[in-house]
Order: sequence, then C-alpha cells, then structure tokens
Amino acid sequence: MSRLTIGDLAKRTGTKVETIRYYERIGLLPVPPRTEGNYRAYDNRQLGRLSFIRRARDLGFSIEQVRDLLDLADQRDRSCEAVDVIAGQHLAEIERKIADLVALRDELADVIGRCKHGAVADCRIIEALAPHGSD
Amino acid sequence: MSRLTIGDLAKRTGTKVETIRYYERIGLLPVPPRTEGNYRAYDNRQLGRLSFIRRARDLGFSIEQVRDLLDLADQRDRSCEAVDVIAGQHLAEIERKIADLVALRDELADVIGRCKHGAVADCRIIEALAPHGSD
DNA sequence: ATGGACCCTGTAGCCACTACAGGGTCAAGC
DNA sequence: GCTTGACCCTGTAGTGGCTACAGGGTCCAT
Repeated sequence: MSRLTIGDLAKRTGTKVETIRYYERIGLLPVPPRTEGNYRAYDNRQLGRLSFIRRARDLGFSIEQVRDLLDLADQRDRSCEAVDVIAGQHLAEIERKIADLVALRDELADVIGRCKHGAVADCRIIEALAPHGSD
Repeated sequence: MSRLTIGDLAKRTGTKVETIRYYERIGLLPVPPRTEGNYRAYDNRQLGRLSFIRRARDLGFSIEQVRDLLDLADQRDRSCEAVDVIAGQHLAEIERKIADLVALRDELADVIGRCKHGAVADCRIIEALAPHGSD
C-alpha cells in the first residue's frame, strides 16, 4: 500500500491540489492521516475515491449528487435503484439544457442571419436586442 | 416622459429589483437621479437599456459581451462588423456547448443503459464511475 | 548548507446574481 | 392624523465549484 502525497493524487487523477483540499474541506474526501512533517498521506482507496469523484464531475453530476452516489456506492448490498434515479434525473437535466441551448442557437443564428453588415444604426442584431424601438 | 420606480422597471422587464441595483453597481446601467425620498427615478431610456440587457442576457451573452454590445449600439454610425463578431463568437461558443452536452448525454445514457437494476455491488453505473475496479 | 520542488493554512476572488437584515418612504384607508 | 402594508434604501453575505494567491514549512539532492 503506497504512500501518496497530495501531488501524486493530483497528477494521477488530473485534479489540482487545491481542488483536492477543497474536496476534503467540504467532506467529499475523508481527512487523511498526516506524516511527521504534516503532509497528507493518501493510499489507493483515496485514489479510487477521487477518481470516482472526477469521473462523476466530468459527467456533469453536481457535488451533492456525487456525495449521494458515493454514499450509495458504499452500500454494496442495496438495490441500485437510487443510483438509477440520480443518474436518470441528471440525464433529464442534460436533455433539458440541450433543448434550451438548441433553441438559443436557432434564435441567435436567426438574429445574426438578418444582419446586413451596414452601419450600427441599421444593425438587425442590435435591433433584435432592443425590440421596442430606440425612442 | 414617465417617472419609473425601480419596481416599475423590474415589472416591465421581468428583472428582480436587486438585479437592477446590481447592474447599476457594475456600471451596466447609469446611476439614475433620485427623488426627494431618495428613490431611484428612471425614464423610458433606462427601460429600453434594461430591456436590451435582459434580452442579450437571455440570449446567453455574458455581462462583458453585453457591455460591449451596449457601447457599440451607442455608436450608431459605425459599421456593425464588431457587433457581428461578438454575436458570431457567442454562437460558436453555444455550438460548442451543445456538442459537449450531446457527447455527455450519449455517454451517460450508455452508462444508464447498462444498469441491470440489481444490487449496488453489480451496478454498472457505479462501475462506470470507478473504472479501476474496486480495490 | 543551499536551492528548488513540493507541502501547509487561510483568505479572497471568479460569475451573475440572490437573499437577507435593518432601516426609511409613501399612499390608502380608517 | 395615524396606522398599515407595500414599496424603497444600503450594505453584506451567500450560492457552486473551484482557483489563486500570500506567507510560511518540509524534504531531498547536491
């Protein structure tokens, strides 16, 4: 069981050192033992836990969702229904965000498409932003 | 020229009062004159400006982009090329975000699809999050 | 013994608001 | 004229998820 410094953990998971300390502060990572020189001393379990966190964060789960997933992952004999629920909710949220962004893109593309590249006074983009006319 | 309170402005633009004060604080809205009782007194120009801001924000422009757009909108005899550039950059950014989210959705949907709804120990979602095996 | 790479704590900053607390003002109704 | 309640004021702190210092300590190789 290898002794890992916070820098080792950072390198192996692609996380910044400050972020790891932040995860510890908010209780996402356990408080690790310290060396004589007061350095955090990690082992492979924390490496695994941090990998899990990073992967979940990369998939867009919020910190609170990650916290719930970690709790669930530890209760290995329970049904994974709760896991499914969290993931499903997150998927729905992502779908919604995609739909919102697509609508936004279409609207913005439409606004840009009407630009005749003349003076600002005739700019359709500006006009589209100020639809009440410029008193 | 009607005198508008901050609450009137808020109602007419769908903005919260606090947000309007925030916009003033960061210099996006001009400091308005005050009534005897120290209330902000707006007119239709500020209403128009705030509508512009809200619409640009709704289209996802950042505060800094809105600031630039407002500056440009005031220089009515210049070419609107700069406006086009800002809008184009923003459109590209949105496209990128959509692509990122779609990739995310596909990956997450895949992870969820592999779930066999058994115990957490065999949960494919948890496994997918901790790809290095469980110590 | 010295240099540089690493580690420590604590705090402040980022974005774009939002939410108070603790007060003042104003208009309507009695 | 007094009360009530809706509105307004300032100032500060919180949100999420980090990130970036400042100002110091530790460790290891030379």
